[in-house]
Amino acid sequence: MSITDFLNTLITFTPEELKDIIFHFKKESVAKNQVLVRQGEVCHSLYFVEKGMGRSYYLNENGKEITQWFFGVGKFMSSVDSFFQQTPSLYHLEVLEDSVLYTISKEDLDQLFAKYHKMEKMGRIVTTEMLTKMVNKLNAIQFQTARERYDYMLAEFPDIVYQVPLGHIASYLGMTQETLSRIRK
Amino acid sequence: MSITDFLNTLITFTPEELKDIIFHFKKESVAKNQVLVRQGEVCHSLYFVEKGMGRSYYLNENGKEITQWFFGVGKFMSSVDSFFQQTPSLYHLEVLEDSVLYTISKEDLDQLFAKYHKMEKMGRIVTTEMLTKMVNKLNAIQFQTARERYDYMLAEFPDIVYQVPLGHIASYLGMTQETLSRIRK
DNA sequence: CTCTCTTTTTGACCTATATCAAAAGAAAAG
DNA sequence: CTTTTCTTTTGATATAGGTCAAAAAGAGAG
Repeated sequence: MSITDFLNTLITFTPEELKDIIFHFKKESVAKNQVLVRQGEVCHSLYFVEKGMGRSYYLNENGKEITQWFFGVGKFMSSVDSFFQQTPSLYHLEVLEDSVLYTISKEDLDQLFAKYHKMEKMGRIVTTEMLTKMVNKLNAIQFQTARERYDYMLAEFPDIVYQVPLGHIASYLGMTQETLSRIRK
Repeated sequence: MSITDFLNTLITFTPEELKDIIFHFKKESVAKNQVLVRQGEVCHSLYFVEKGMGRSYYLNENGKEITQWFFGVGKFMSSVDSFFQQTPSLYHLEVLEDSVLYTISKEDLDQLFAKYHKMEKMGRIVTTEMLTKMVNKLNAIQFQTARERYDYMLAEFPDIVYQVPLGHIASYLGMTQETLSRIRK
């Protein structure tokens, strides 16, 4: 899904507006395993995933990678807290396979928010959606058994489940790889 | 904290704008334990808490109340998913002590969003903040021990911890009341 | 004060999932 | 192909926190 299609499905922009907005995004091809943001750095860009997928993760006290979120095709990817507050990122952001991204800087995005009321609205809607999904995950994690959490994963990220290493999914779901492996059978 | 103060700290509104915006909110006194929205109903209003506090919760399969969020003074309270998507609420919303709320309907709020770009921006900022907090809770719940989760609670809701029944907090933190009681010592 | 009702604490026992270790399977490299 | 490296599965054991039941402590109501 291209970013133009994405914007159009959310809000009705005029062709001129759309052209101006798209103009501020930079298309970028990124190779598998490339890290876009490191834990501790400020995240300066927002990425739209046209092709491929990514994830955010952090290293816990024992140095283990904990996946925090997956970003599939047609989604905005970023270290949300860091990007919007321009504070050091709690997460690494990496691409899990060869991907095509549309990138925009915080400054450019703020300019677009200020220039187009519609764009601000889009920002609000995208954030609200993300919030709703986060709440869903929270409920899954908090009160469901390991098996039920895996079912949640299948529902929320059907396209991702079978394409990433087991360990990534296990840590995302708050369980060990061994447990997930046993569940899968 | 009054809603005027709150709006002013986030965005610079002109006195006229502010007056118009406030005009759409209705001040309401609500008695302790009153339910504002029931699980399954569509949430039609957004509430700003001027005084008092509230919580959202749902009933799980065993009919046990699970607290999903606490809303303290100076926060917007609502069943977020239901309010913004106008879908049946997953949660009950109730007031935990005698409170003073400022209420606005979805239609009025949408009108304000459409009328004032600044208002739309405020909506985006408030939602982003909520999202960040949700992410924090998620991390606390997912990878911390019961004791650490309680510490998170103390940090996030210092004003609330000692004013609500233990069971509410325990379910919010994803543990039993017994466990929380043992931790508190 | 005394009684009733609600909330919190304590105790004994149990279970889902973690941990640790090693084997099996796949994928990449030579 | 053969070897090396990475990923997944399997097995044995440990533990944090759950469940159930009852005692203790608080809080209103009369």
